[in-house]
Amino acid sequence: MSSTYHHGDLYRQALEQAQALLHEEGAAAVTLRALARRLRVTAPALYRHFRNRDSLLAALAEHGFLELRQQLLAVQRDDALERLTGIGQAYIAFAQAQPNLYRLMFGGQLLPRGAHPDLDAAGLGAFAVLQQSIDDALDAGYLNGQPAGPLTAAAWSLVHGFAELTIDGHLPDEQQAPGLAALVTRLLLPGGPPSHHDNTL
Amino acid sequence: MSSTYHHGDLYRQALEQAQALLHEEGAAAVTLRALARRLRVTAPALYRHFRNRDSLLAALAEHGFLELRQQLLAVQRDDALERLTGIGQAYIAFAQAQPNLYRLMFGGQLLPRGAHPDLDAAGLGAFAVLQQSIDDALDAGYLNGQPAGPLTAAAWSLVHGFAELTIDGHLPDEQQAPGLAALVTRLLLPGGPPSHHDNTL
DNA sequence: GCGCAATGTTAACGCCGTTAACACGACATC
DNA sequence: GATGTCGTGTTAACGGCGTTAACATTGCGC
Repeated sequence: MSSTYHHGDLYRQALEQAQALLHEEGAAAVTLRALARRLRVTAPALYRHFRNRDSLLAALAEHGFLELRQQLLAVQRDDALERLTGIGQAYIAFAQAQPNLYRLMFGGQLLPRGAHPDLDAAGLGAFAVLQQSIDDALDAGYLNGQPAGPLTAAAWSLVHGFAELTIDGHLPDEQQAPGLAALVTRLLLPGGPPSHHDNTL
Repeated sequence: MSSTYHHGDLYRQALEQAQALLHEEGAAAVTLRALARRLRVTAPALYRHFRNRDSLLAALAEHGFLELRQQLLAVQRDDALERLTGIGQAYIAFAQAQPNLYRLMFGGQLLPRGAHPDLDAAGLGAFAVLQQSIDDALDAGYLNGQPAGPLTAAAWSLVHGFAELTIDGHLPDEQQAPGLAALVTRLLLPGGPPSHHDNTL
C-alpha cells in the first residue's frame, strides 16, 4: 500500500531536484529520466507537471531570472552611480555563483523568443532593474547625459560578457582576479558631477 | 560494385556538412546519425575520423575561431583607435552572421577547458588579435594609458556580451538598430590624443 | 458511498551515441 | 601478378533518451 502513489507536491520537488541537478552537473544532465529516478517516480509522471523537457528547462531559467532580479534589487546605495556599479558586481557574482544556471539562462537553448512567455517576462524583469538604475544615474547627472538606450545596452553587454567569459574560462588567469570585476564595471563610466570615482586604476 | 565503398575524403565532407547543419539548425541538430544520412554513409563510419560527437563539435568551434581570427586580422585602418573599433564591429558582425556557430564557440558545451587543446589554442589566437590591437592603441597614446589587462578584458566582454545579447534577442528592438553596434563599441573609449572621436552620440 | 478528475504506472516507439565484429579494397612487398 | 596488411567502410546490437497511449490508483466533491 504505497501511501505515496500520489506524490503530493511532485511539481515543487521536481523543480528543486532539477535545480540541484543543473547546479551540480549542468543542463545536459537535467534529464527527465534522471530527474524521475531522483524522485523515485517514473518518467512519464513528470509530464503531468511539465509539457516537455524544454518547459522544465524554461521553468528553471525563469526562476533564475527571478532570483537574479531579487539580487539586483537588493543592492542599495545612496549614490546612484555607486548603486549602478554595485548592481554590475552583483550581476557578475550571480553568474559566478551559479554558472550552470547562468549558461542555461543565456545559452540560447530556449529560443526562439516567445516559445516560453513566462521566461521572456522574467528576463525583461531582470533587465528592467539595470535599466532603471541607469536612468537614475542619468537623472543624478552622471554618465555625461549620454542617451539611455545605448548606455543600457553597453552596460548589460559589459557585465554579461564579463560574466560569461570568466565562468567559461576564456579570460587569461591574471585577468580573473577577484577585484577585476569591480574594475571592469567602472571602466565604462567616465565620471560625472561628484568626482569621488575616478578611473584611478 | 559501389565504387565508393571508400569514400575518399569523408573527413572534409563531414566537416562541411556539419557546418551546414550547424548553421541551418543549430548545434542540437548536429547529430552523428543525421550527418551520416547527409553523407550517405553509416554512422559508425564517422568514428574513423572523429573520436566522438564532442570532438566533431570541437572541430567546428575550432574552425569558427580560426575564421573569426582571420576576419579580425582583415580589419586594416591607419589609426590605431579606428582599427580597434573596427575590430569590435567585425567581431559583432561575425557573431550576427553565424549565430549558431558563435553559440557553439561560447555556449560552454565544450568545457572543461583542456578537453580539446586545438580548440583552446584557436580561441587564444582570436583573443590575441584583440589584445594586440589594444596594445597598439595604448602605444599610440589612446585609452588614457589605462592598464592593458583590464582594458582587454573589458573590451572583449563588451563585444562578446553585445553579440550574444543581440543574437539571442535579449535587447529590446529599438536597441538593435544596425548603427548601435558601432556606437556601443565606442562607448568604452573615452578619447585620447587626437580628438576626432568624441563620444558625440 | 460514488464518481470523476488528478496523478501516478506500464509498455512501447523511434532517435540518439557508441562499440564490437566483420567486409571491402588500395597499396606495398615479394 | 599474387599476397597480406591496414585504412575505411558496413552490420548488428546495447543502453539511454524524450515522448505517447493505455491503464491504474487515489483523493475530493457531491
